[in-house]
Parts: sequence; C-alpha cells; structure tokens
Amino acid sequence: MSVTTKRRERERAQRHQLIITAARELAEAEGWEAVTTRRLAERVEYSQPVLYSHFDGKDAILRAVAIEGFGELADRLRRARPATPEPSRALHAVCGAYLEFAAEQPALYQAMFVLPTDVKFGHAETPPPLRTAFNEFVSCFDPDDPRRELFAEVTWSALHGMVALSDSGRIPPNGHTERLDLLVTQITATPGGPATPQGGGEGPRT
Amino acid sequence: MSVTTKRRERERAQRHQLIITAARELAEAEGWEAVTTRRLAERVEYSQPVLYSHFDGKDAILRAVAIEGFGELADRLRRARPATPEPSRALHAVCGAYLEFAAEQPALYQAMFVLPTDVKFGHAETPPPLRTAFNEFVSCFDPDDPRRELFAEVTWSALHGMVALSDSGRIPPNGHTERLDLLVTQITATPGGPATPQGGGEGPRT
DNA sequence: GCCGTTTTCTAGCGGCGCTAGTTATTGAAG
DNA sequence: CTTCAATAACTAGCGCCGCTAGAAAACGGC
Repeated sequence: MSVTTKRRERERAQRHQLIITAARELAEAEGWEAVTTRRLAERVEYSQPVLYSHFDGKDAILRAVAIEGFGELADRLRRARPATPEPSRALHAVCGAYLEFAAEQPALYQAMFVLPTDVKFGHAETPPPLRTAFNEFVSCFDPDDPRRELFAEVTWSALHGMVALSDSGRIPPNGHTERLDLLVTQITATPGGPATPQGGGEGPRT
Repeated sequence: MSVTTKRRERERAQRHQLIITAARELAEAEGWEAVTTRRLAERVEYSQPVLYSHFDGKDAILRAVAIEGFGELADRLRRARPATPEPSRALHAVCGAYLEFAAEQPALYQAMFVLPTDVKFGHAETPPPLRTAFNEFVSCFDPDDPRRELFAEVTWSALHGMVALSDSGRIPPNGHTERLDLLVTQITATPGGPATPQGGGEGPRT
C-alpha cells in the first residue's frame, strides 16, 4: 500500500466524520426535517452521490449520529453518578444529567431515541455505549435487588416521556425540575409508607 | 338554502369524515409514512386536490385524526377509572387502559402524542377531550394534594415513555405488565417508607 | 335551455432519496 | 514524459412527495 493511498484513506475517514458532524449540526440548527441529502452534500462541499459511498443511505447517516450520541451520553451519565452510597442522590444526579443532555442537544436526542431506527436495544448486538448508558441507571439501585433492571427501565421511560413530551410541546419544559424531583423521590420510595398500609403485597403483584 | 344544497353539505361532511377514517386506517395498516396525499385520495376515490378543499394540508388531516383519538382515549380512561376510593387501584386501572389504547392503535397514538403537531397542550385552546383525558389521571390522586397535577404529569410521562420506547423497538413490549405494576406502586408510595415519616415538606419544594 | 357559480379534475412545480452512466483524476508502467 | 487502467466524483434523471394553477364538468336559478 503506497503512501498516497494511506493519505487518501485518511482523508476519506475525515470526510466520513465530516458528514456525520454536518448532519448533526444541521439537524441541531434546523431540525431533522431540514437534513436532506442535497443540503448535506452542499454543506460538506461534495456532490450528493458521495454520501452514498460512505453510507448506505440517509438512515445510515442518522444511525451514525445516534451512535456517536450514545457514547457521549454514556460519558455524561458516568461522570454524573457520584460514588455515593446513597441511591437517591446518585439517581437524581444521573437523571438530571440525562435531562440536561436531552435539553442541550434535542436533535441528537431525537436521532438516538425518537426517530425510527433499526439500532438494536437490549439485544446482543446493542452498541456497547448504549448498554453502558443504561447500566448507569441500573447501578443507581441496590445491587441485591433482582428488580433493579426493571427499576432502571421505568426510570428511563419516565425520563424519556418527559423529554419527548416537552420537546414536542406537549408539556411545558419549565416544570422539569419539579418532575425530576418527584420522579426520584417516588422511584426510591418504599411502598407501603407510613399512612397507607396496603397489606403485604402492595400493588397488584408483579 | 335549497334542499339539494343541504344534501350536498351533508355529503360533504360525510366525505370529510371519510378522509379522516381513511387516513387513520391506512396509517394503522401501513404506518404514517405510507399515508401520502396521493394514496389517501385514491383510497377515498377522489382526486388529490379534493383533500385540500377539506383540510389545509396533510398536517391538518393528521391533526383531525389526533383529535378524534383524544375523544376516544378520554372515554376509555373514564370508563376504566372505577369510583373506588382506593387511589392505587384507580390509578392502575387508568394506566392500564392507557397502555391498552396505545397498544391497540399505535398509529393513532403516534398521531396524538408522537408526531410533530401544533395542537396546544395545557393551554387555553387545548381540545376539551384532551383535558378530560389528562384529568382522569389527576382524579386518581388525593384532591387535597396540591401536587396532584404534578403527579399526573409524571405518571403520564412515564406511560408515554414506555409506549414510545417499546413502539419504536427500544424496549421489549413484553415487560409492560411488570413496568406498569412497578410504576403504580412507586407513584402511590409514600416517600421515606415506613421508617421515615417525612414531616411536612418532603421533597425539594415545588 | 341557458348561464354563472361551484365542484372536480388534469397537469405540473419544486424538492425528496437514490442511482446509472459519464467524465475527471490519479498512480504506476513503458 | 507519456500513456493507460483504475478509481473517484460528477451530471442527469427516475419515481415519489406535498401542494396548486388553470381547465373542464356539474349543477342550481332564471
């Protein structure tokens, strides 16, 4: 392999990343509906078919953006979760970081969790960063609780619901702090409570 | 106004509904991405421009479908919530009905809560059925609790998160029963648990 | 039976994702 | 230094999209 070939491959890799970044920036600036192959090509200063020499199609570009996002989210959540033994605080920190991430980069979040995708979740071929991100939630719960994954799922669902609903204008975003606080309080609460002794098998059984 | 004019208006109203129903059925059968104005026109056996004499555009048709859905959801939730004083059971019933609704008619649900919309939520001009539906959640909580709306918001968010994530293949749908049970248990739990009577202002103020 | 209004249709615009076929570029052999 | 096969990039175009202008048809009132 000649030295020039090497250079070409390097340039090609750079352009690959350039496309991803351009798509992401364009989406963040004007929304995903503005990200067309024509506009994207114009932005990277190449013709349209060049995109198809790097990706299988528009969906693949979107997927690449999403995967990039998974890594960044995982980093962020890991940094947020302090090595505190107190579960409530750790969970609050992780959930807060999640909401921040979604609020700061709504288009990226959409690519990851809203737009149709064929990225496998909870599967064998799930992107490792995605698993890592989810595990940050799991790690906030008691390691001895066999239901900690379930707790993580419900927590994540609630957060995603908040993000999705506020992002599409279905709930006002200013109540997020209160919702976050309430969510964490309730998810870490012990059922039964002082005032409501609903027998032993509280809740309709799992 | 002549009698024939009346007939024409009646027929026109029927066609209006026909378009909405056709859009809904087509979406439910093949997904919203398959609902194009051309296919829709073909289905109602009129030419494409006729759609635009009934609606301002494709978005308006979608909005009409969503509003129809709000009414049906409100009915469903109202029927589900029994006149039980026990909050946990009522909430479980309403949440269960919500998830059923979403699972049975995923495309309708998407039109209501996922696809971009300009329907006003939590506003003055919010469609009444939508308010009604949301109030079914609110009514599950203690009328004396000033935070019952907040509780309803968080509950709804969590449900929506479950629906959205499972609908797009991001969490497996078979865990829904467990997630529902856990959500209701936690949301109706008293924070602090049996051992921690949390004084008056539990949680970081609202 | 005619005419103005209203309704409906045909045809087409610009833009979409994507691709076939052609041109330009380039590294290496003669 | 020239020539040539291979590679890279482009132009042009396909079928589809949402939407609309202008023609054609249907129809009520006289």
